[in-house]
Formats: sequence, structure tokens, C-alpha cells
Amino acid sequence: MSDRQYVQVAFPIPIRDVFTYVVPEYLQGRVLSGCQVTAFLGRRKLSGIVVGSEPREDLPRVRPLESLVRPEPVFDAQMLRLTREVAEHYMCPWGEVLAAGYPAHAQKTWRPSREQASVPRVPDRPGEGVRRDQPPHHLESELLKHFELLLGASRRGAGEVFLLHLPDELREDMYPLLAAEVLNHGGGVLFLVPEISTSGSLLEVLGRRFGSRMALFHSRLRISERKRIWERARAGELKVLVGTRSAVFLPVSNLKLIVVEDEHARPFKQEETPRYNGRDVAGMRGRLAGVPVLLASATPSVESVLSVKRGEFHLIGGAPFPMPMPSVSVVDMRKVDNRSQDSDQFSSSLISLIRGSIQTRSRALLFLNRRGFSTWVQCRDCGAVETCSTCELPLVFHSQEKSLLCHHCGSRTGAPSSCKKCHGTDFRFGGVGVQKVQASLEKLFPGARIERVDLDSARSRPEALRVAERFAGGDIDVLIGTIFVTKGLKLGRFAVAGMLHAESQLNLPDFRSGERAFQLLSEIASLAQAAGAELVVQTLNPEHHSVVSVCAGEPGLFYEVELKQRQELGYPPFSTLIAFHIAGPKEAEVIRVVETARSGAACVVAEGGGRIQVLGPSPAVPMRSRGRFRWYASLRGQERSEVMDAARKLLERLGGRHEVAGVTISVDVDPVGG
DNA sequence: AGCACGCCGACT
DNA sequence: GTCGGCGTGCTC
Repeated sequence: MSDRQYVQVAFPIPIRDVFTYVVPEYLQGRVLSGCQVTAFLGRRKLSGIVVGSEPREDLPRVRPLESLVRPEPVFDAQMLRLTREVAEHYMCPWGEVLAAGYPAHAQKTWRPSREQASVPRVPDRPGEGVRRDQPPHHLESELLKHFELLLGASRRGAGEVFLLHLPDELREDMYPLLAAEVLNHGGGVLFLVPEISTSGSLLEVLGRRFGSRMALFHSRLRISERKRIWERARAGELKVLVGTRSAVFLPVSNLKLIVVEDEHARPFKQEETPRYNGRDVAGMRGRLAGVPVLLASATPSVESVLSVKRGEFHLIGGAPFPMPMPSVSVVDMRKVDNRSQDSDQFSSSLISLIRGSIQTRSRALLFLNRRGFSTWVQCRDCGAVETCSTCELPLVFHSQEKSLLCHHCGSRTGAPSSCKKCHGTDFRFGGVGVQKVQASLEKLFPGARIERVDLDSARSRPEALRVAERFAGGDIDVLIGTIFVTKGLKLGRFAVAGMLHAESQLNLPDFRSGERAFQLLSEIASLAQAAGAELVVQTLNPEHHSVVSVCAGEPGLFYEVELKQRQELGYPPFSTLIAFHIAGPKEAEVIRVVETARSGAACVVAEGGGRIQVLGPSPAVPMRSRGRFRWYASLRGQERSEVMDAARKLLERLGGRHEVAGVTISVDVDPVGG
């Protein structure tokens, strides 16, 4: 009996434990760590991953495994270790991380892979595939020297992190050269991108060069397609893997380099369990696998910049390679003198530039990051603001559709007719959206060809591309857009770029709002630069360091001030945050749990001897979403391990479980965004 | 997460 | 008298 074999299995369920099973006789010796198996848990048959083989004598009854789904392990020792570390770091079940890392895990039965024709890939274009092994600019040859350091790390298996701080175009030029170099030495490369829709040009550039040796991986592919890519990556048929955050777990054969493109971008953080950050997991993987990680961005995250300053990351780029800057002027819109007489949305300088561009047919592009006509609608009689009945947030009036829209849940009601509170019929349409800007411009410049690109005007991507094409071709005089226009549209050259309300990202309840403003403004500055446009930045916060640094062409200034402020206020990267999201269908119940959490957190903090702070609790934005009332609170401290301990203790106090009376509590380590 | 067990309201 | 609501607890 003593030669019975036991294994531990992790299942993709929200239970922290692993479960022990007996290996049935017919599978003796064949069930290895990392294998996918099925087993009964309760009366359900589940697919799980074998994560260990320690026998346990303390269990009253152990059940046998049902089946071995495929003979060879799907996770090797290194990937098991990575997924375990990710689970520990993000305080989520190991099984859920394993499920995120193996596309077929969700499936009940495994079918051996057969030849399938439908692998989506960027087509080979031999005609355009001009080999360009010699980089064109002197900057690039300079960069190649820096890349020697990176490639050296790749060859000797050093899991170091490099921050590539360069403009988008320069990075894009370098990637095929870099990847080709790695491939020449028989290695594979993993590119992580924040989202598929905005990485079109990178895909094109890599696809042109690597064709059928490259694949695109993301969660919107069918499971069968994901499985196929997973298999081909492991078999070494695919050498260049491009994918969104879940691709960080792909088993790339002889992986030699991980690139995280636009490493500052928000979508790397998954907002459901397992709540991991693809960029940070890339760093963990690089360290474990002895593979260098290249974090790349024109506007790196404050975290990464600090890591460079601390000597933890190597810097490639930065000051020796200055960001190209457009000619830019900042207009303080608080000063009445600066505002145009014709419309309070524009400064007189911007209006005259737009007028000039219309006259000379040289085109103008205006940015405002707010959809709709007016951002709030208020009754003039009682002062009540129209709010969404489910989210309780102000509704945005859309003039084109003549309706009120909730930008959070998408609910739509007709144009306001009478106030819900006092039945008044006189409304004030406050706040500026792109539709209002368009209306004002049409009044100011009758006869000019003025169009708009945003989520509402461009129902599909081809439609947006057509508008961009018409603008580039000179068929549109003034184009007004939300950030939508920065998402890979080819706008050609134009003379004037205007940014309205450059402060709109600031003053959000999020310690990263300044960083976001900096990133958006930088993006627009580089767009203006590429177009050869003169940029006018209109703002109510001209002295904010995000505005000052971008407009002075001194990004370093932003990081300097921002790091100082974060340190003074005790925010990341100078501390660790762990957020608790509390949500449920009944408000009273949610608030009860929130109060329990508040007092629990106070106890935990008292035990921690003042090294841990509590932020909140406060209602989430929006407070109601999908029929659930949402609150959150955070624990904060300088020592990660202490914050983790405090979070574990707090969870214990809240019942040890993640759910109490219909109210769910979920833990979010290193949260991103308010 | 499921799926049971279990103890209270409106139906054949 | 039961059918069924979803609160609480367990799964190797």
C-alpha cells in the first residue's frame, strides 16, 4: 500500500487550497507535475493541473484521479513556479492563474491537435518585405550599441530588465532588427501589447518580417485557435509571439527576449481574477527564465523610471535621445484676455490659427477627450443634475442622437423634457464635449468642412479610417476627435493641432491622474510633431508639471516632480497598495460589509503598529454597476510583505471567505486606476 | 465556483 | 401538509 502515488491538484476555482488525489494503478508513474488531469471535487468532475506529489497522511479520505488528459505535462517546472509566484503575489488561487496560462484548461475534454487551416496571422507580403538590416538613422546605429547590452543579456541568460524610453516610430523601426537578431541565435521572442486594436502598425512591421513564424494571441480568439498557437509556440514552429496580457504565459520554445510595448498602458492590468499585471508578470518570468525583459514606452510609467533611478533597470534611450517636439504654446484659459470673443471654448490664438488653416487649406486637428455635447444637464429651476438611474453618475447629452447617455453603463434615455424633481422644463447644458466644439466651430466657420471622429461618429474602424483618409487627403478642414484619433489613424500632415481642456485628466480621484495627463499630452504632442503641426494647449492648469514638462520638451521634469510628490504622499512606487473591492446587489448589505471592513482594517492597522495605513472606504466610480453597489478600500504600507500580511489578516477577519451574505470581497494587489 | 443541506413563506 | 426561496458550508 505504501507505494501508492499521491498528487496535488490545483483547480480553476476560487479556493486557495490544492487537493490531494491518489493516482489510479493504470496511471502509476505517468502523472507528472504540470500534467492536466480530471478529478471529482464534490460531485463535479473538474479539469485541474498537477502541481506536486507529496503524500498527505492527515486526510481521512482521498479519492482517485479520473483521467490524465494528455500524457505530457502542459506546464514545465519553471512555468509552475511562475504561476505559483503570480498567485502568491496577487493573493489569488494558483488554479486560476494556471487556467489563465493554459487555453485548453477550461475545456472538459482534450482533443489531440489536428491540422487546422484557420490560423489567423498577418499575411506574408513578399513584395513589401524589403530587408533593411542597416538602420537608416544615425540615432539607430547609436541605439544598436545599446542593444548589444540587451542581446548580450539574452545570450548569457540574464533576466535583467531594460527600459526603452524612445518615441514610437524609433522603437517600431528597431523591433524587427532586434527580433531578427534573437531568431538568428535560435531564440524566440514574446511581444506583449496592451490591446490588439491599437498595435496595428507593430503587427504590420513584425508580420512583414516574420510572416508565418509569427502569431497573434489574444483572448478574443476562439479557444481552438488559442490552443493551436499555444502548441505551435511550444513546438518551436512560431518564433515571434505577439499578444495581449494573457500571452505572458505562452510556452515559447527557447524564449530569449520579452518585450512589453507601451509598458505604461493600463490594459496590462486584468480587472478580474486573477488580477495580474502582464507587465509585472513579464518581469517575474524574465527573472525566473533568465530572459531579458524590454519595457518600452515613449512615456514610461513612474514605477519603471524609479527602478532605473534605483539601478534596478537598465535605461536605453531617455535623455540622449530626446523626444522630437512640435512648436507648442500653452494658453491659460483662466485669463479672460486669452479667450476668444466669439466662443468661450477657444482662445483667440487658436481661433486665428484655425482660421488661417482653413484659408490655406492646411488643416487643423482638435482634441478633446470627452464624447457627447454637454457633460452634464442641469434643471435651471431646482438645480438637479440628470443622473443615470443605475450608475447615479451625471448623464451626457448627445446632440446628434438627441438623447442622454450614461458613459459607464451605456444606458440611453431621450432628450430631457421635464425635470424629474420639479418638472421644470428649462435646462442648462453644461460642460464641453466634442459635439459642442463641433457646433461652435460650424457657427464660427460656416462653409468650412468640419468633421468629428469619436466612438459615436465612427461606428466601425473602417469608417474611422475613411474619415482619417479624407482628412489626410485634404477633404476635411477641421477634424475634432477624442483619444480615438490617436489609435493608429493615419492623419498625414496638418498645420494646426489644438488640445482643449488639457487638464481634463487631472483632478480625478486617482493618484495616477497626473501621469495619465502627461501620457495623453505627450501622445498628442508627438502626433502634432509627426504632422508638422503647431500645437496649442488650452488648459485651466498651465502650471501643472504634466503640462509644463511636455510643453517645454523636458519629460524628465515630469518624472522628477511626480516622483517627489508620490514620495511625499506615500503613494506607489514608494509604497504597496492592496485594494479590497466590496460589491453586492443590496446597498444596505454592502454598507454593512464595508463597515465591518472598516473596523477590521482599523484592528489590523493597530496590530501593525502604525506601519500600515487604510485609505477609504469610499464608493467606487460608478457606485452602481451591473446591478451591484460597489465600494473599495485600500491598505498601504512601505513594506510589501507587511501590507500582504495585513491584507491576509483582514480577509481572515472578514470571514476567511471572499463572500459574505451575497456581498463579494475581492482583493486587488497593485491596483491600477481609481 | 458549484452543489448540497437546511430552515422559513405561498401553493396543490 | 409540501415546493422552493437563497443563506451557509464544503469540496482531497
